[in-house]
Amino acid sequence: MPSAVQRKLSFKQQQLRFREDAILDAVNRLLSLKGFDLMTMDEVASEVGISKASLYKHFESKEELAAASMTRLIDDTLAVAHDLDKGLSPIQRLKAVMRWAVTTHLAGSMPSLPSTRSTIQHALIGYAPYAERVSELTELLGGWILLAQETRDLSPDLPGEVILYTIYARSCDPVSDFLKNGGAFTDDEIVGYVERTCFDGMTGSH
Amino acid sequence: MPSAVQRKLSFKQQQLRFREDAILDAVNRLLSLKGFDLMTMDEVASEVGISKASLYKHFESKEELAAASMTRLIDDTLAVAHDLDKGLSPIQRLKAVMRWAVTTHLAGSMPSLPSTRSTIQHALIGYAPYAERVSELTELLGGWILLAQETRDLSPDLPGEVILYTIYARSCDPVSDFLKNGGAFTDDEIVGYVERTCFDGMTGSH
DNA sequence: GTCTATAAACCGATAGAC
DNA sequence: GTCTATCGGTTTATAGAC
Repeated sequence: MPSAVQRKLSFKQQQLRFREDAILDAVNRLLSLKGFDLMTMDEVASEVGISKASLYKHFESKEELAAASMTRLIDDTLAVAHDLDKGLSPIQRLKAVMRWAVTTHLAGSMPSLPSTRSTIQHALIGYAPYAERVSELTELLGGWILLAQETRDLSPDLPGEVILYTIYARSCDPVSDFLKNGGAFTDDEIVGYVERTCFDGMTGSH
Repeated sequence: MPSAVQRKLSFKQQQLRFREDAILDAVNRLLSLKGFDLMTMDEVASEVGISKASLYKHFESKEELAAASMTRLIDDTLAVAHDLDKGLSPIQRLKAVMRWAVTTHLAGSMPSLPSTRSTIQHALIGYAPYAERVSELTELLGGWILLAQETRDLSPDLPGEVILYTIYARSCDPVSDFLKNGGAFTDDEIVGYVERTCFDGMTGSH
Protein backbone atom coordinates (compact mmCIF):
# COMPACT_ATOMS: atom_id res chain seq x y z
CA MET A 1 0.00 0.00 0.00
CA PRO A 2 2.66 2.53 0.81
CA SER A 3 4.29 1.57 -2.45
CA ALA A 4 1.08 2.29 -4.37
CA VAL A 5 0.84 5.70 -2.73
CA GLN A 6 4.46 6.32 -3.53
CA ARG A 7 3.99 5.30 -7.15
CA LYS A 8 1.12 7.76 -7.45
CA LEU A 9 3.16 10.56 -5.92
CA SER A 10 6.04 9.63 -8.12
CA PHE A 11 3.83 9.77 -11.16
CA LYS A 12 2.61 13.23 -10.24
CA GLN A 13 6.17 14.27 -9.65
CA GLN A 14 7.10 12.85 -13.01
CA GLN A 15 4.37 14.93 -14.63
CA LEU A 16 5.64 17.97 -12.79
CA ARG A 17 9.17 17.29 -13.89
CA PHE A 18 8.05 16.76 -17.45
CA ARG A 19 6.21 20.08 -17.54
CA GLU A 20 9.06 21.95 -15.95
CA ASP A 21 11.41 20.43 -18.51
CA ALA A 22 9.13 21.71 -21.25
CA ILE A 23 9.21 25.16 -19.66
CA LEU A 24 13.00 25.12 -19.48
CA ASP A 25 13.17 24.04 -23.12
CA ALA A 26 11.18 27.11 -24.10
CA VAL A 27 13.25 29.36 -21.86
CA ASN A 28 16.45 27.99 -23.31
CA ARG A 29 15.27 28.66 -26.84
CA LEU A 30 13.98 32.16 -26.06
CA LEU A 31 17.12 32.99 -24.09
CA SER A 32 19.21 32.01 -27.11
CA LEU A 33 17.00 33.93 -29.47
CA LYS A 34 16.54 37.25 -27.66
CA GLY A 35 18.42 37.17 -24.38
CA PHE A 36 17.17 37.66 -20.84
CA ASP A 37 15.96 41.24 -21.03
CA LEU A 38 13.86 40.81 -24.15
CA MET A 39 12.39 37.48 -23.12
CA THR A 40 8.95 38.03 -21.55
CA MET A 41 7.09 35.76 -19.19
CA ASP A 42 4.05 36.01 -21.47
CA GLU A 43 6.12 34.59 -24.30
CA VAL A 44 7.40 31.71 -22.21
CA ALA A 45 3.91 30.88 -21.03
CA SER A 46 2.35 30.99 -24.48
CA GLU A 47 5.20 28.94 -25.95
CA VAL A 48 4.58 26.20 -23.40
CA GLY A 49 0.84 26.53 -23.75
CA ILE A 50 0.01 27.54 -20.18
CA SER A 51 -0.95 30.82 -18.58
CA LYS A 52 1.50 33.20 -17.01
CA ALA A 53 0.00 32.63 -13.56
CA SER A 54 0.64 28.91 -13.88
CA LEU A 55 4.19 29.62 -14.88
CA TYR A 56 4.68 31.48 -11.61
CA LYS A 57 3.49 28.38 -9.71
CA HIS A 58 6.57 26.57 -11.01
CA PHE A 59 9.16 29.36 -10.83
CA GLU A 60 8.79 32.27 -8.51
CA SER A 61 10.53 34.90 -10.62
CA LYS A 62 11.95 35.55 -14.06
CA GLU A 63 15.46 35.49 -12.63
CA GLU A 64 14.99 32.10 -11.00
CA LEU A 65 13.51 30.77 -14.23
CA ALA A 66 16.52 31.88 -16.23
CA ALA A 67 18.90 30.59 -13.59
CA ALA A 68 17.22 27.17 -13.64
CA SER A 69 17.56 27.08 -17.42
CA MET A 70 21.23 28.04 -17.33
CA THR A 71 21.88 25.49 -14.60
CA ARG A 72 20.40 22.71 -16.70
CA LEU A 73 22.49 23.85 -19.64
CA ILE A 74 25.70 23.51 -17.63
CA ASP A 75 24.51 20.13 -16.43
CA ASP A 76 24.20 19.09 -20.06
CA THR A 77 27.71 20.39 -20.71
CA LEU A 78 29.05 18.42 -17.76
CA ALA A 79 27.31 15.31 -19.04
CA VAL A 80 28.88 15.76 -22.47
CA ALA A 81 32.29 16.31 -20.89
CA HIS A 82 32.02 13.18 -18.76
CA ASP A 83 30.79 11.00 -21.61
CA LEU A 84 33.80 11.66 -23.84
CA ASP A 85 35.85 8.81 -25.22
CA LYS A 86 38.29 7.74 -22.51
CA GLY A 87 41.11 7.62 -25.02
CA LEU A 88 41.02 11.33 -25.81
CA SER A 89 43.84 13.60 -24.69
CA PRO A 90 43.07 16.73 -22.63
CA ILE A 91 43.38 19.04 -25.64
CA GLN A 92 41.11 16.77 -27.66
CA ARG A 93 38.58 16.84 -24.84
CA LEU A 94 38.60 20.61 -24.70
CA LYS A 95 38.09 20.84 -28.44
CA ALA A 96 35.31 18.26 -28.36
CA VAL A 97 33.40 20.13 -25.67
CA MET A 98 33.81 23.35 -27.59
CA ARG A 99 32.58 21.80 -30.82
CA TRP A 100 29.50 20.55 -29.00
CA ALA A 101 28.84 24.02 -27.57
CA VAL A 102 29.20 25.82 -30.90
CA THR A 103 27.02 23.23 -32.61
CA THR A 104 24.39 23.66 -29.91
CA HIS A 105 24.67 27.43 -30.27
CA LEU A 106 24.10 27.21 -34.03
CA ALA A 107 21.06 25.04 -33.37
CA GLY A 108 19.59 27.84 -31.27
CA SER A 109 19.86 26.20 -27.86
CA MET A 110 22.94 27.90 -26.43
CA PRO A 111 22.40 31.41 -25.05
CA SER A 112 25.20 33.91 -25.37
CA LEU A 113 27.58 34.24 -22.47
CA PRO A 114 26.05 36.64 -19.93
CA SER A 115 28.60 39.43 -19.85
CA THR A 116 29.69 41.27 -16.74
CA ARG A 117 27.37 44.05 -17.93
CA SER A 118 24.30 41.83 -18.08
CA THR A 119 21.28 42.07 -15.81
CA ILE A 120 21.07 38.36 -15.27
CA GLN A 121 24.68 37.94 -14.19
CA HIS A 122 23.98 39.28 -10.70
CA ALA A 123 20.98 36.99 -10.29
CA LEU A 124 23.01 34.01 -11.47
CA ILE A 125 25.90 34.36 -9.06
CA GLY A 126 23.41 34.55 -6.19
CA TYR A 127 21.78 31.33 -7.30
CA ALA A 128 23.66 28.57 -5.50
CA PRO A 129 22.94 25.61 -7.82
CA TYR A 130 24.21 27.58 -10.79
CA ALA A 131 27.37 28.79 -9.08
CA GLU A 132 28.04 25.24 -7.94
CA ARG A 133 27.85 23.77 -11.45
CA VAL A 134 29.92 26.57 -12.92
CA SER A 135 32.74 25.91 -10.48
CA GLU A 136 32.43 22.19 -11.16
CA LEU A 137 32.80 22.78 -14.89
CA THR A 138 35.60 25.27 -14.34
CA GLU A 139 37.47 22.74 -12.23
CA LEU A 140 37.09 20.02 -14.85
CA LEU A 141 38.15 22.15 -17.80
CA GLY A 142 40.83 23.86 -15.71
CA GLY A 143 42.39 20.46 -15.00
CA TRP A 144 42.45 19.59 -18.69
CA ILE A 145 44.02 22.94 -19.49
CA LEU A 146 46.82 22.32 -17.00
CA LEU A 147 47.48 18.86 -18.42
CA ALA A 148 47.48 20.21 -21.97
CA GLN A 149 49.97 22.86 -20.95
CA GLU A 150 52.27 20.21 -19.49
CA THR A 151 52.33 18.36 -22.80
CA ARG A 152 52.77 21.67 -24.70
CA ASP A 153 49.46 21.19 -26.51
CA LEU A 154 48.51 24.54 -24.97
CA SER A 155 50.94 27.39 -24.35
CA PRO A 156 52.33 27.05 -20.80
CA ASP A 157 53.03 30.79 -20.62
CA LEU A 158 49.36 31.69 -21.03
CA PRO A 159 47.41 32.06 -17.76
CA GLY A 160 44.79 29.35 -17.31
CA GLU A 161 42.05 31.93 -16.85
CA VAL A 162 42.82 33.46 -20.22
CA ILE A 163 42.47 30.09 -21.92
CA LEU A 164 39.34 29.14 -19.99
CA TYR A 165 37.52 32.44 -20.59
CA THR A 166 38.51 32.39 -24.25
CA ILE A 167 37.01 28.93 -24.67
CA TYR A 168 33.85 29.99 -22.85
CA ALA A 169 33.48 33.16 -24.89
CA ARG A 170 34.20 31.64 -28.28
CA SER A 171 31.77 28.79 -27.62
CA CYS A 172 28.86 31.19 -27.93
CA ASP A 173 30.54 33.72 -30.16
CA PRO A 174 28.57 35.92 -32.54
CA VAL A 175 31.06 34.89 -35.24
CA SER A 176 29.23 31.62 -35.83
CA ASP A 177 25.95 33.52 -36.14
CA PHE A 178 27.37 35.94 -38.68
CA LEU A 179 28.88 33.12 -40.73
CA LYS A 180 25.65 31.17 -40.64
CA ASN A 181 23.76 34.31 -41.63
CA GLY A 182 26.06 34.77 -44.61
CA GLY A 183 24.94 31.39 -45.86
CA ALA A 184 28.24 30.49 -47.49
CA PHE A 185 29.20 27.68 -45.11
CA THR A 186 27.67 24.58 -43.59
CA ASP A 187 27.31 24.26 -39.84
CA ASP A 188 30.19 21.79 -39.74
CA GLU A 189 32.48 24.16 -41.60
CA ILE A 190 31.55 27.01 -39.24
CA VAL A 191 32.24 24.86 -36.19
CA GLY A 192 35.59 23.92 -37.69
CA TYR A 193 36.58 27.52 -38.37
CA VAL A 194 35.63 28.66 -34.88
CA GLU A 195 37.55 25.79 -33.28
CA ARG A 196 40.60 26.34 -35.45
CA THR A 197 40.78 30.12 -34.99
CA CYS A 198 40.21 29.72 -31.26
CA PHE A 199 42.99 27.21 -30.66
CA ASP A 200 45.43 27.81 -33.52
CA GLY A 201 44.75 31.48 -34.28
CA MET A 202 44.79 32.98 -37.75
CA THR A 203 48.52 33.43 -38.43
CA GLY A 204 50.89 31.02 -40.16
CA SER A 205 50.19 29.13 -43.37
CA HIS A 206 49.35 25.72 -41.86
CA MET B 1 26.82 91.51 -43.15
CA PRO B 2 26.04 88.12 -44.62
CA SER B 3 29.26 86.92 -43.06
CA ALA B 4 28.13 88.20 -39.65
CA VAL B 5 24.84 86.38 -40.07
CA GLN B 6 26.66 83.30 -41.17
CA ARG B 7 29.01 83.51 -38.23
CA LYS B 8 26.04 83.73 -35.90
CA LEU B 9 24.36 80.76 -37.54
CA SER B 10 27.60 78.88 -37.49
CA PHE B 11 28.01 79.62 -33.81
CA LYS B 12 24.52 78.32 -33.10
CA GLN B 13 25.28 75.27 -35.16
CA GLN B 14 28.49 74.80 -33.25
CA GLN B 15 26.54 74.91 -29.99
CA LEU B 16 24.11 72.40 -31.44
CA ARG B 17 26.94 70.16 -32.54
CA PHE B 18 28.60 70.43 -29.16
CA ARG B 19 25.46 69.45 -27.32
CA GLU B 20 24.77 66.55 -29.65
CA ASP B 21 28.32 65.37 -29.15
CA ALA B 22 27.75 65.43 -25.39
CA ILE B 23 24.59 63.40 -25.89
CA LEU B 24 26.43 60.85 -28.04
CA ASP B 25 29.16 60.61 -25.40
CA ALA B 26 26.56 59.66 -22.80
CA VAL B 27 24.89 57.21 -25.16
CA ASN B 28 28.21 55.60 -25.97
CA ARG B 29 29.00 55.12 -22.30
CA LEU B 30 25.54 53.79 -21.42
CA LEU B 31 25.52 51.53 -24.46
CA SER B 32 28.81 50.05 -23.31
CA LEU B 33 27.63 49.71 -19.75
CA LYS B 34 24.17 48.18 -20.19
CA GLY B 35 23.45 47.71 -23.87
CA PHE B 36 20.63 49.04 -26.00
CA ASP B 37 17.66 47.40 -24.34
CA LEU B 38 18.53 48.42 -20.80
CA MET B 39 19.54 51.95 -21.69
CA THR B 40 16.61 54.31 -21.10
CA MET B 41 16.00 57.71 -22.61
CA ASP B 42 15.50 59.10 -19.09
CA GLU B 43 19.01 57.99 -18.19
CA VAL B 44 20.53 59.56 -21.27
CA ALA B 45 18.72 62.83 -20.64
CA SER B 46 19.67 63.02 -16.98
CA GLU B 47 23.28 62.12 -17.76
CA VAL B 48 23.51 65.00 -20.21
CA GLY B 49 21.57 67.28 -17.88
CA ILE B 50 18.60 67.99 -20.14
CA SER B 51 15.02 66.78 -20.15
CA LYS B 52 13.82 63.84 -22.13
CA ALA B 53 11.62 66.06 -24.31
CA SER B 54 14.67 68.09 -25.30
CA LEU B 55 16.48 64.91 -26.16
CA TYR B 56 13.75 64.04 -28.61
CA LYS B 57 14.26 67.43 -30.30
CA HIS B 58 17.75 66.24 -31.26
CA PHE B 59 17.08 62.59 -32.08
CA GLU B 60 13.68 61.39 -33.07
CA SER B 61 13.84 57.89 -31.61
CA LYS B 62 15.90 55.67 -29.37
CA GLU B 63 16.97 53.62 -32.38
CA GLU B 64 18.21 56.65 -34.29
CA LEU B 65 20.08 57.83 -31.22
CA ALA B 66 21.87 54.52 -30.85
CA ALA B 67 22.57 54.37 -34.57
CA ALA B 68 24.11 57.84 -34.49
CA SER B 69 26.31 56.80 -31.59
CA MET B 70 27.46 53.64 -33.32
CA THR B 71 28.12 55.56 -36.53
CA ARG B 72 30.37 58.01 -34.71
CA LEU B 73 32.17 55.07 -33.11
CA ILE B 74 32.97 53.58 -36.49
CA ASP B 75 34.09 57.00 -37.68
CA ASP B 76 36.53 57.05 -34.77
CA THR B 77 37.74 53.60 -35.74
CA LEU B 78 38.25 54.72 -39.34
CA ALA B 79 40.18 57.75 -38.13
CA VAL B 80 42.44 55.55 -36.00
CA ALA B 81 42.96 53.19 -38.93
CA HIS B 82 43.89 56.04 -41.30
CA ASP B 83 46.24 57.70 -38.82
CA LEU B 84 48.46 54.65 -38.39
CA ASP B 85 52.18 54.85 -38.99
CA LYS B 86 52.77 54.55 -42.73
CA GLY B 87 55.59 52.09 -42.14
CA LEU B 88 53.38 49.43 -40.61
CA SER B 89 52.64 46.20 -42.46
CA PRO B 90 49.04 45.08 -43.00
CA ILE B 91 49.16 42.56 -40.15
CA GLN B 92 50.63 45.20 -37.85
CA ARG B 93 47.83 47.57 -38.81
CA LEU B 94 45.17 44.99 -38.07
CA LYS B 95 46.70 44.31 -34.68
CA ALA B 96 47.02 48.01 -33.91
CA VAL B 97 43.38 48.69 -34.68
CA MET B 98 42.36 45.74 -32.56
CA ARG B 99 44.49 46.88 -29.63
CA TRP B 100 42.85 50.30 -29.82
CA ALA B 101 39.38 48.72 -29.85
CA VAL B 102 40.06 46.45 -26.86
CA THR B 103 41.64 49.32 -24.94
CA THR B 104 38.61 51.49 -25.68
CA HIS B 105 36.35 48.64 -24.63
CA LEU B 106 38.15 48.28 -21.32
CA ALA B 107 37.79 52.03 -20.79
CA GLY B 108 34.01 51.63 -21.08
CA SER B 109 33.52 53.36 -24.41
CA MET B 110 33.16 50.43 -26.78
CA PRO B 111 29.75 48.72 -26.80
CA SER B 112 29.60 45.00 -27.39
CA LEU B 113 29.06 43.82 -30.91
CA PRO B 114 25.30 43.82 -31.59
CA SER B 115 24.64 40.17 -32.34
CA THR B 116 22.29 38.89 -35.01
CA ARG B 117 19.83 38.33 -32.19
CA SER B 118 19.86 41.90 -30.95
CA THR B 119 17.00 44.38 -31.16
CA ILE B 120 19.18 47.17 -32.40
CA GLN B 121 20.71 45.21 -35.26
CA HIS B 122 17.61 45.59 -37.42
CA ALA B 123 17.50 49.33 -36.79
CA LEU B 124 21.18 49.69 -37.62
CA ILE B 125 21.12 47.99 -41.00
CA GLY B 126 18.24 50.26 -42.02
CA TYR B 127 20.22 53.37 -41.04
CA ALA B 128 22.15 54.36 -44.15
CA PRO B 129 25.04 56.33 -42.59
CA TYR B 130 25.87 53.40 -40.34
CA ALA B 131 25.75 50.80 -43.09
CA GLU B 132 27.93 53.06 -45.23
CA ARG B 133 30.66 53.38 -42.60
CA VAL B 134 30.57 49.68 -41.80
CA SER B 135 31.18 48.76 -45.42
CA GLU B 136 33.92 51.37 -45.60
CA LEU B 137 35.65 49.83 -42.58
CA THR B 138 35.07 46.32 -43.90
CA GLU B 139 36.66 47.28 -47.22
CA LEU B 140 39.70 48.79 -45.50
CA LEU B 141 40.30 45.89 -43.13
CA GLY B 142 39.41 43.37 -45.82
CA GLY B 143 42.16 44.78 -48.02
CA TRP B 144 44.70 44.48 -45.23
CA ILE B 145 43.60 40.91 -44.60
CA LEU B 146 44.17 39.99 -48.24
CA LEU B 147 47.62 41.57 -48.23
CA ALA B 148 48.53 39.82 -44.98
CA GLN B 149 47.43 36.52 -46.50
CA GLU B 150 49.67 37.07 -49.51
CA THR B 151 52.69 37.52 -47.25
CA ARG B 152 51.64 34.51 -45.15
CA ASP B 153 51.21 36.69 -42.05
CA LEU B 154 47.63 35.42 -42.04
CA SER B 155 46.57 31.94 -43.14
CA PRO B 156 45.65 32.05 -46.84
CA ASP B 157 43.36 29.06 -46.48
CA LEU B 158 41.08 30.89 -44.02
CA PRO B 159 38.13 32.74 -45.62
CA GLY B 160 38.45 36.52 -45.27
CA GLU B 161 35.04 36.75 -43.61
CA VAL B 162 36.12 34.36 -40.88
CA ILE B 163 39.15 36.51 -40.10
CA LEU B 164 37.22 39.78 -40.28
CA TYR B 165 34.33 38.62 -38.08
CA THR B 166 36.76 37.12 -35.59
CA ILE B 167 38.62 40.41 -35.29
CA TYR B 168 35.33 42.30 -34.90
CA ALA B 169 34.02 39.91 -32.27
CA ARG B 170 37.20 39.65 -30.23
CA SER B 171 37.60 43.42 -30.18
CA CYS B 172 34.62 43.72 -27.84
CA ASP B 173 34.88 40.29 -26.30
CA PRO B 174 33.60 39.60 -22.78
CA VAL B 175 36.97 37.93 -22.09
CA SER B 176 38.62 41.29 -21.43
CA ASP B 177 35.82 42.19 -19.02
CA PHE B 178 36.19 38.96 -17.10
CA LEU B 179 39.95 39.33 -16.88
CA LYS B 180 39.62 42.93 -15.74
CA ASN B 181 37.01 41.84 -13.20
CA GLY B 182 39.39 39.26 -11.82
CA GLY B 183 41.81 42.04 -11.01
CA ALA B 184 44.96 39.97 -11.61
CA PHE B 185 46.13 41.82 -14.73
CA THR B 186 46.72 45.35 -15.93
CA ASP B 187 44.82 46.70 -18.90
CA ASP B 188 47.91 46.42 -21.07
CA GLU B 189 48.41 42.78 -20.14
CA ILE B 190 44.76 42.04 -20.93
CA VAL B 191 45.00 43.75 -24.31
CA GLY B 192 48.13 41.72 -25.03
CA TYR B 193 46.49 38.42 -24.15
CA VAL B 194 43.41 39.13 -26.25
CA GLU B 195 45.52 40.14 -29.23
CA ARG B 196 47.80 37.14 -28.91
CA THR B 197 45.06 34.54 -28.49
CA CYS B 198 43.12 36.09 -31.34
CA PHE B 199 45.93 36.05 -33.87
CA ASP B 200 48.21 33.27 -32.64
CA GLY B 201 45.77 31.04 -30.80
CA MET B 202 46.54 29.17 -27.61
CA THR B 203 48.46 26.14 -28.87
CA GLY B 204 52.21 25.70 -29.19
CA SER B 205 54.84 26.75 -26.66
CA HIS B 206 56.04 30.00 -28.29
C1' DG C 1 14.79 74.46 -27.50
C1' DT C 2 13.75 73.75 -22.85
C1' DC C 3 10.73 72.40 -19.48
C1' DT C 4 6.55 69.77 -16.86
C1' DA C 5 3.01 66.66 -17.37
C1' DT C 6 0.94 62.93 -19.44
C1' DA C 7 -0.52 59.55 -22.90
C1' DA C 8 -0.06 54.82 -24.51
C1' DA C 9 1.96 50.47 -24.34
C1' DC C 10 4.31 46.82 -22.12
C1' DC C 11 5.93 43.85 -18.50
C1' DG C 12 6.56 41.36 -14.03
C1' DA C 13 3.90 39.68 -10.57
C1' DT C 14 -0.52 38.67 -7.96
C1' DA C 15 -5.61 38.09 -6.66
C1' DG C 16 -9.21 35.28 -6.65
C1' DA C 17 -12.49 32.04 -8.86
C1' DC C 18 -12.68 27.21 -10.17
C1' DG D 1 -2.51 23.99 -10.41
C1' DT D 2 -4.94 26.25 -13.94
C1' DC D 3 -7.31 30.05 -15.52
C1' DT D 4 -8.92 35.34 -16.32
C1' DA D 5 -8.36 39.82 -14.88
C1' DT D 6 -5.78 43.33 -12.97
C1' DC D 7 -2.35 45.94 -10.25
C1' DG D 8 1.83 48.64 -10.02
C1' DG D 9 5.72 50.12 -12.13
C1' DT D 10 8.53 51.38 -16.11
C1' DT D 11 9.44 53.05 -20.75
C1' DT D 12 8.98 55.32 -25.19
C1' DA D 13 7.16 59.17 -27.04
C1' DT D 14 4.38 63.55 -27.25
C1' DA D 15 1.51 67.81 -25.92
C1' DG D 16 1.61 72.22 -24.63
C1' DA D 17 3.29 76.11 -21.81
C1' DC D 18 7.25 79.31 -21.69
